[in-house]
Amino acid sequence: MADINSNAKNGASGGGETASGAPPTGDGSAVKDPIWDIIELLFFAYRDFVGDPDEVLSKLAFGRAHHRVVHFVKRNPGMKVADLLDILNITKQSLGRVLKQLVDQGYIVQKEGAQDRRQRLLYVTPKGEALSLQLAQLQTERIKRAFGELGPGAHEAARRFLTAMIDGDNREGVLRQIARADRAQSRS
Amino acid sequence: MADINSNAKNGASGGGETASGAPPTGDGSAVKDPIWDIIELLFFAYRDFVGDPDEVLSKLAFGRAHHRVVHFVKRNPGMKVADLLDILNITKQSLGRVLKQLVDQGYIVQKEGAQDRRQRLLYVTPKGEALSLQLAQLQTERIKRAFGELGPGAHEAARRFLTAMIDGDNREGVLRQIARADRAQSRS
DNA sequence: CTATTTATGTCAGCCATGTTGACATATTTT
DNA sequence: AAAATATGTCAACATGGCTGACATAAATAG
Repeated sequence: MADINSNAKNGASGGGETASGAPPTGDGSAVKDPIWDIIELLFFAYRDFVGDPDEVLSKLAFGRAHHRVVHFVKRNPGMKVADLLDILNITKQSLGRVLKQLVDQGYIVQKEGAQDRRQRLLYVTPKGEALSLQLAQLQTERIKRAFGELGPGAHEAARRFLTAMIDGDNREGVLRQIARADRAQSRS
Repeated sequence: MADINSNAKNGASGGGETASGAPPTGDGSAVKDPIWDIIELLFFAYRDFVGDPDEVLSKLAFGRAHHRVVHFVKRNPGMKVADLLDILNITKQSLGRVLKQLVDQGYIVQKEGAQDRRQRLLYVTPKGEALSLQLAQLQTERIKRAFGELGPGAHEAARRFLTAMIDGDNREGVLRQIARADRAQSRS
């Protein structure tokens, strides 16, 4: 919500480019002045970041959707299909398409739930884990390079920034998921 | 619940890196240990970030592709079509589809180049500028909220982190584009 | 025990946005 | 005059979202 859109209604009015009829804040910046640099840096940084795995994926005739599935299953072994849908925020039909390929080609297996036999719990196979790690390492190289260029504390600063950028609603769940996955990894 | 089965180790499957056979670094972390937290936080943060404008866009029957075009034309008034293609990294056919709609509906105009009359230089109309600003402000709210939760220096830290995450090749060009656009904005 | 709900899967079709390839037009450069 | 450049367009196809309808098995409620 937060429909703070008073600015956008000047469609017929302001002939020129004088976009800043914004109230001053004392420090010279308007309340609603867009933070252009972060908006654009995020765009370019994320584009490069998600592009790293593309070459490997395309050799397998996979796309980014396959990457996301393998990634989260590797991180959350034994997760329910419904949980994966929640994380990815897509429909079961969309998931089904890529999941079927990953299962057919031996990257992921589904096991009947022990207590609830309707569930098809998801696990990566060794092959799936290897792929997941290979892709994660490509992205990790970029992150490590970045942290290397910045001073110490860069990791912590990045973590805090990114966490603060997540919706308040999701934030707790995301952090819980990461913590749980980290524990699972260390036990494997 | 969720017995978090300890998962398969790395199989003989090819291509991948061996799961945990990484050389030690002395600080306990392996050279190739994936930096899971940043990888996942970037995914969730970026998803929320680009999702902010969706509601506004869908009311206009526009998508994220339209957003990107209006954004960069607003930021770089008078840019050549070829420059926009370079920034977006898409083909002219993909651009053509959304650009045509934006021109037809009065968000963008194209003017013949003065020196080179083959060029169709791109400008936002007042309507286009209003839309661009409205969308940028939605994203800015999120960024400001994040910076408000973090201490002072958060903006600078985020800028440095995101810049370092960009390909070395692109980085200079991106920074130049941002600086040029900032100058153009302040002149308007 | 029967009825309902839940977890998952599947078919069919549509949409947004990316791709390649071929070709057209106007204009500038050689 | 010929070649290169900037842009646009048509056609076909790929990926990965979506909705709606329906199917099955298992758990749960009455």
